[in-house]
Formats: sequence, structure tokens, C-alpha cells
Amino acid sequence: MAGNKEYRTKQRELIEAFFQKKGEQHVTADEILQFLKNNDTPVSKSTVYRYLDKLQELGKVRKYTIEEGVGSCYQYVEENHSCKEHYHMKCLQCGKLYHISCSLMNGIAEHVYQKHDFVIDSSKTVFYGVCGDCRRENV
Amino acid sequence: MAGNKEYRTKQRELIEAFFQKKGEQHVTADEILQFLKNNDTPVSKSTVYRYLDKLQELGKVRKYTIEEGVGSCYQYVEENHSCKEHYHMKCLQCGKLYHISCSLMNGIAEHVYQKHDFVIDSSKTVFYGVCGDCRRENV
DNA sequence: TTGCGTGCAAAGGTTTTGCATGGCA
DNA sequence: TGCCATGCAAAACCTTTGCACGCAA
Repeated sequence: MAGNKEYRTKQRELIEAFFQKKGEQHVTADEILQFLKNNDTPVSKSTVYRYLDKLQELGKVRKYTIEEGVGSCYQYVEENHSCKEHYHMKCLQCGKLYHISCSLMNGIAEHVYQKHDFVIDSSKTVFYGVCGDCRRENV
Repeated sequence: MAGNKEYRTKQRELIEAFFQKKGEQHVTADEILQFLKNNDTPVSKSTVYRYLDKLQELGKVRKYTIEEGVGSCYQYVEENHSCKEHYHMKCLQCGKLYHISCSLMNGIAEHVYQKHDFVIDSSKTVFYGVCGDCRRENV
């Protein structure tokens, strides 16, 4: 038959707990690994990656590829704000990643769709520039 | 002294020729490797990656990370169209690159600066999504 | 001749996979 | 008990690096 059982295991609970703790922050596979190792509850790489894939399929997590040499980022999708759209801004100097979500920014996708015939995938779109902190430091 | 010599070699000419041929399409390191190998003018991986880095530094090529398992994409920057004042939209399906410039889009940078304390570098920012042509084809 | 560019192979990092074992239901 | 999930190690991937040799100027 269609063997689609899903087991609830300790490892999966730990991984989800880490995501909950991080809220809407981005998390890398390695951060999960390290955190669990430091808490004396190590989980293997394969398990993390496999479960990350599964969570992504289920729509509970989004996957981003922002910079290379660092690995992909994963972000937990809260049940309640599942459709919350937002963009990322990455500072080219300090490398920090910011989230922006406001009415103007959230209207961009609609505008671009209406006027430019293009459907934006905000999860893959990153604004590059320089953040305020770095700008002030540079003076 | 400031030993900043730049040699013009056969390998570099071949790589640039490939970019020229591809126009504004995106290209992966592997595509360059394969194309040159099929043309009986193989070039080593190291050379491709090293020259790609150099081209990027010189601003002749832009580097994007779109999907993984595929590697990074590189796009040739035509000398004449300096794409400074507007944004790019890249279709994730056909790889085509579109330019958008309109009052609303051009106001984004100002808004983000005023409200989010971040200076956008529009030349490095790319909107990812699906273009109208591909969307209609998918139906 | 000078010193930048190249090729090869090895190393680097992240992610995937095969297989035997473990553990949920 | 039946399967799914796990862990380990090895492999697969893309990319970078060290070193000796080649080649443009």
C-alpha cells in the first residue's frame, strides 16, 4: 500500500525545537549540527539533511541559497504567517542579513506582476547594498 | 613595483568568446568547460575558475547563486549597457534577464534608505522569479 | 628574461547515498 | 512485527589551492 507513515523521533523534535527557538531567523545545517552537539544530543549530518529536505517538502521550512562557501540557509515557516512575504537585504561589507517587510515592499510583487508581467519569488531575491551600521563606520 | 601586468592568453580569449556568444544568458563554470572540451580546445578547471574570479573583480562578469547542485552562474556584462540605474529580473526557468525601470521601482532605493537604513546597490540586486512567457508555457 | 598564467592533482567544504542497525507505532 | 529513521562512512559535488612548468611581453 501507500506506506506514508511518519514517525515522530527524538532527533526530529530536537531539530524542530531549534527552529522554533530561532524564530524567523535563518539557520544553516551546520548550526543545527553544532547546537545539538553542544547540548549533548548530537544528531548525524545525514539525519539533519534528510529531515531538512522533508520539512521543505512539507512546506514547514524554506530553503535559501544566499552565499556560497557557507552553505544553504533554512528558515522556519510559522504556521500562522505561512504566506508572509518578505525580502532580504544583505550587507556587502559585514555580511549581515536583514529582513524587510512593509507595505511598500510587499506591494512590489503585485506591481511587477501587473506592470512587468513577471512573478517574483521573494524567497530567492536578495537586495545587496550597505547597511546603516557599516555606512556610519566607514565615515 | 606594483606588478599588475595582465597577459592575454588563448585560454582567456576562448572563455571571453564563449561569454560573447552567450550574450546576456547565464553560464556555469561547467558549461564553459564542456563547450571548450567539445571544441577540441580544452581548458582546465582551475583556469576557468581563476579567470572567472578575475573577470568578476574587473566587473566584466557578474556572479549569481541561484540553485545549488548546479553551481554558480556567471553573466557577461556588456561594455555598453552599464546597468546602473535599474534592476534586473531573472527568470528561473529560461534564464533570461530582464531590465525594469519605472518610477515605482526607482523609488525603492530611496524608500529603503529612508525607512530601513540601507543603501541598495541596484547593480548587484536581482529579482528572481518566472517571466510571463514561461508562465504561459507551463499551463 | 620576468613573472603572470596554466595544468594537474590534491584538498576544501557542503550535501547525498548505501547499508546495517535502531526504534516508533 | 513492519517499516521508517538513524548513524556511519564513503562518495559525489563544486570550488580552491600548491607547485612546477609554460608562455606573453
